[in-house]
Amino acid sequence: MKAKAAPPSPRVTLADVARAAGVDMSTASRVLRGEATQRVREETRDRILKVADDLQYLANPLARGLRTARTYTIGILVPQLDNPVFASAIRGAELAAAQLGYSLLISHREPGTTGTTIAKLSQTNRVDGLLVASLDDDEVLRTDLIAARVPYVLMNRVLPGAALSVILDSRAAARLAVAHLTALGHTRIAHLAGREGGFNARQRFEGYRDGLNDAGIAYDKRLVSVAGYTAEGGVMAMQALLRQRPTAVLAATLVSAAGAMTVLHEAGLRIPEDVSVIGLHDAPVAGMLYPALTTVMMPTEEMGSVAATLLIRSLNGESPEAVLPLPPGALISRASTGPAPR
Amino acid sequence: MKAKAAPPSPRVTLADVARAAGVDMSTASRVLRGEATQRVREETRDRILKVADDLQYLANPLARGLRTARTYTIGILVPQLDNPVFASAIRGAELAAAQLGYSLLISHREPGTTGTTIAKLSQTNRVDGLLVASLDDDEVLRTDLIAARVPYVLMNRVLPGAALSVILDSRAAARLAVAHLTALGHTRIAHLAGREGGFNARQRFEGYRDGLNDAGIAYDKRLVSVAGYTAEGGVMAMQALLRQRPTAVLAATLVSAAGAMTVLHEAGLRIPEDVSVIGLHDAPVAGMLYPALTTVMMPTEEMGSVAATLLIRSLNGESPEAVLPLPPGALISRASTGPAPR
DNA sequence: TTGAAAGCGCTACCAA
DNA sequence: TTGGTAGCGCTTTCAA
Repeated sequence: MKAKAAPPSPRVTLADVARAAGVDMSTASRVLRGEATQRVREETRDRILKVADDLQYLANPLARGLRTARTYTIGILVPQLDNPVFASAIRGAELAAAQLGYSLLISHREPGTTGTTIAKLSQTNRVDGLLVASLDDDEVLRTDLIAARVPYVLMNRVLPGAALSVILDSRAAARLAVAHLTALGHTRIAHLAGREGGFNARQRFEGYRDGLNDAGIAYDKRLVSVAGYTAEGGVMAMQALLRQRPTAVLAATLVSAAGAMTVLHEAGLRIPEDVSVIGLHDAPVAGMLYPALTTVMMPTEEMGSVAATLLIRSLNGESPEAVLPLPPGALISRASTGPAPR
Repeated sequence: MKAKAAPPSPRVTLADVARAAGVDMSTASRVLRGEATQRVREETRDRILKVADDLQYLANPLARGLRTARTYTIGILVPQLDNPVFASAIRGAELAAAQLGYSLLISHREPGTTGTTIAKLSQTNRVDGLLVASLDDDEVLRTDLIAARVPYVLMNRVLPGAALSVILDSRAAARLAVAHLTALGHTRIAHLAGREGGFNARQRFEGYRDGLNDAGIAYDKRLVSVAGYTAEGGVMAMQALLRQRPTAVLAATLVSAAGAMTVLHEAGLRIPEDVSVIGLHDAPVAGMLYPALTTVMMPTEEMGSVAATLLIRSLNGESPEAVLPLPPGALISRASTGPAPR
């Protein structure tokens, strides 16, 4: 069936509208585009609008983009899709973009293909700018981004240089989590840290120490173990920590918290009677773990919307100033934390 | 800074390449496009290719699309991003599309906005066709899809009418799961069903009955409860089922399995010593539950790639025939299933 | 084998 | 207030 390959319908063009309204294309264009200074008689305007509506006219974005060299589309690049953090950042970016008349093109990059992905996004799909979300460890990013010569805003990551970025205040979040634990009487609080050397990992670690400080608890480095961002990492780190007999654990992510909980269960320790567990970031999976995990919410959706707004404003010639780290949201107290055993 | 709004770089156009190579644009176009019948002298060809490479020429997809009325881009529409099933379907679709020279535009739709989303995708972003993934319950889909007048392929859903669709054989998967349970000696097997009236839910239910049949176990409708696709649904359904004293549970999804496990824990029942639990679909979260959940893998990535291939082939004027339901993958035996208590 | 030229649908400048 | 028109960068038909 050749039919299927044909354009879906006899598209209505601007010329059709102009003809039907008895005006010139340029006039129709002015009206339909909603040009700022509407130097068009109201009567004419209405007629054109009506005709366009009747004909169900829709501008061809390809033609428009070719002419104006703008697509009014921004792209968002995330390391992985099935991660509630990024999913919600996408949601936020989409909402903000739509409000500003832009649409959002979602893309993810398989590890190791960042350069290609950026190039494809900006060249094949024609975006006016890019939102780039990142895990801690992509150093490649930098060169790829400048090579693509496309305006961008970073999410959850800072890069030396002038680029705008929007980050979460994970230091404050970690501090908050520790405060919850110390308020419950815990003093032997372990930390399952993120990837060594990573920016966010360091932030969380600092927050952990802040929290200890706040409660006048001495920092003991034997209570900290690197878990990274996987369940296996959580398992390994927790196993290593077991002999230190912590009464509470602050995990850098939900995933590592899950790994830690597995170890705790297997060691015959009760949660939270023997050991309390708290994780950073909130997502449905927190409620699916057993016992349900206490977490600190992070404003990931807001991160997306702020980043999109920043990008679009700079696309429009403004030079928005840098934004501060986004403060953590509420602490969601579920079943995994309780009073320190005595 | 106005600078940021300017086009990122002085783009190299086809005319530039042609001029530098001392040929006409049309000749350069023929070569660069890799036209089938390369009626161009080899020497000329090489020269053009070299110049294009030196200049780092990249065709402007907007101009090309305007001229050819094709974007070589297909869109994929999913109900939610942070769902491993859809995330992996996207991966599959992306791979297959890339292989066939297409790029994939990812989009998700907030509930209730399907029509708008489809319209925007096909009109604003110009896709040649759409891959539409769906939960059981979107009946709206149908009208929205035909209103958009865009070629499409359905995933995980059948719609009366001629549209192509690719589905998973969840009936076979459920049967497989039950077989695992009966082989372990279980006879009182409960089923946490999907949304009532849904296509997939019915398939899984049939598979459950098939499995019972295979083992010569009589079907007892009191052992079936509708859980839908949420953890809360799993909780409710499992609570209702408790009094029936099942020794095993087949949950329609990982999420409802998680809810069920929570209930079991709270009821003081051990998994798997007292009750075995198995879920359909495999994803990292299965390993994060406690105990780690036994699952049946589903070829979701393949679903994506098959769907993309089907769509692109029909875009190219073929009329591919319908494909059979994709058979389930392996059963992943983790810690949540064990011999029936005696 | 190569070149000339029309035109995809739109915007934006200039003239009326 | 409105219309004419050039041209964005490319493909494609036709002619040389």
